[in-house]
Amino acid sequence: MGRGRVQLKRIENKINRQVTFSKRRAGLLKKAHEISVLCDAEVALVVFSHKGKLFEYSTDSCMEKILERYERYSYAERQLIAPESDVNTNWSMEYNRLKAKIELLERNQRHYLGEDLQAMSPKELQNLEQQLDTALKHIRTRKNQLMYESINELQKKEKAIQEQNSMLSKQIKEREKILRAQQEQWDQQNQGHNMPPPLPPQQHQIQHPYMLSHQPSPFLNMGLMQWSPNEQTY
Amino acid sequence: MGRGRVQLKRIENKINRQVTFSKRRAGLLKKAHEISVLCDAEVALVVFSHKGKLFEYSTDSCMEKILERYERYSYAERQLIAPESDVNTNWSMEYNRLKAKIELLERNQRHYLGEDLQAMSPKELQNLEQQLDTALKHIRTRKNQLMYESINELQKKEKAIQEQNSMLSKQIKEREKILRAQQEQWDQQNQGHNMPPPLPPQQHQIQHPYMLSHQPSPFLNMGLMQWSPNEQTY
DNA sequence: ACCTATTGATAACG
DNA sequence: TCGTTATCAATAGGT
Repeated sequence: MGRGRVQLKRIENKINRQVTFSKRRAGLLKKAHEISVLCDAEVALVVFSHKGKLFEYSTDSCMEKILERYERYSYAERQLIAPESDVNTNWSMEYNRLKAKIELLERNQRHYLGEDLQAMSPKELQNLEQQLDTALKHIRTRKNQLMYESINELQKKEKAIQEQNSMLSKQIKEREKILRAQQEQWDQQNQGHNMPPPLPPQQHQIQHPYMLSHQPSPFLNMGLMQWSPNEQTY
Repeated sequence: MGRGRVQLKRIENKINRQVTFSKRRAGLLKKAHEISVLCDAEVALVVFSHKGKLFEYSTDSCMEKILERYERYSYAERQLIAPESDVNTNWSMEYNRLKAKIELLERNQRHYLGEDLQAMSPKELQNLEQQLDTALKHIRTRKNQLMYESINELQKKEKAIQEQNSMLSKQIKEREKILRAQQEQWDQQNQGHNMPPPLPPQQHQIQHPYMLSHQPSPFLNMGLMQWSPNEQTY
């Protein structure tokens, strides 16, 4: 209807599609209403635009009632589950499922922490022991890896600092040399004048630069940490 | 459309209404399909006739999917209208709470099993190691307790059985004595007759009664169980 | 949003 | 329910 036929395929032109959607949507809703009134039928119509906007029509504005009726009908017809008619049931089931899962996880956690062992069979205990033993090995491996990395880093820093220190020592010696030369010059130029002598060359306390700027290795914060040399690592 | 206008009111003539319903229903389904294809929209259409018969159309024949989407959408809309909506909000919050709890428990579980350690800090690793170490001690304590109980039980049984055995031995000796006495008596009474001699006294194989009735200690079923003598127990 | 030529839907009837 | 047809409604394309 209109000027020229329309192929029954998606309208590619965006504007055209949007316009046609508006017009036909109005027509569809109108016709839904008409058949509902004229023929005394119950109609439920749901339309989502391409962009996801919702339009709906339902006889007497009771969409839910009609959809429930539909679910009952289609359930009876096809013996399929009605996923949205009984949301509460599903949620309740899901809730119970989650609760059960949490209970299980918490029980396991207690076992992993060595609690509530009374009810466990010897075989279960044995399995648990082996699991934890393996886990402990992994954890100690990881810990050692981190420690080795830390040590390597510290050694690098130490080396860099020592280089810096020796450089600084050299600079200081140079300066002292210069100072002494100046002192001698001063002494010669000011013989007989009662001027205060220059300060004696200071004994420079070479401060370790790392001590000023270093951020401590995380392992220094571990408090009760023990190296536990009798623990094997793999 | 058609010969003469139609008032928008229920068609009282039954036949007419039925005919109109058939025609308009077809038209409505067709138009629903058209807008769905032309405009790339999702359409769900449900029509119940006056007599209760169901007719439906849905884009891609996935009515349930569209109705679910509708429920979600209209749920969201209702939330906007009634933000303090009661049960659903609570359930949704509770659901999220449970989900979060499960996620945490599962993460912990992985750590207890020595997995996913990459993201842990040295301090966390240290804590984890100590927790598992303590747990392992508890578990081994419990295991040893069970084993000692098992051993005690076995020793008791052994003692009881030995007592039973010595009692049985005594009884057998008594019987042999009686048998020998009878034999002598028989020999004296039947001298000269060619009668088969009585069976020689049997060497009784004393079978351990426990071997007939005992149910093995659970520890005998543990397969790869090791006593791990270097593991400390507390 | 409005217009209008054109097509599509359908009321009445057989 | 089906076909026909006169009539009107819906709407495509343009403004």
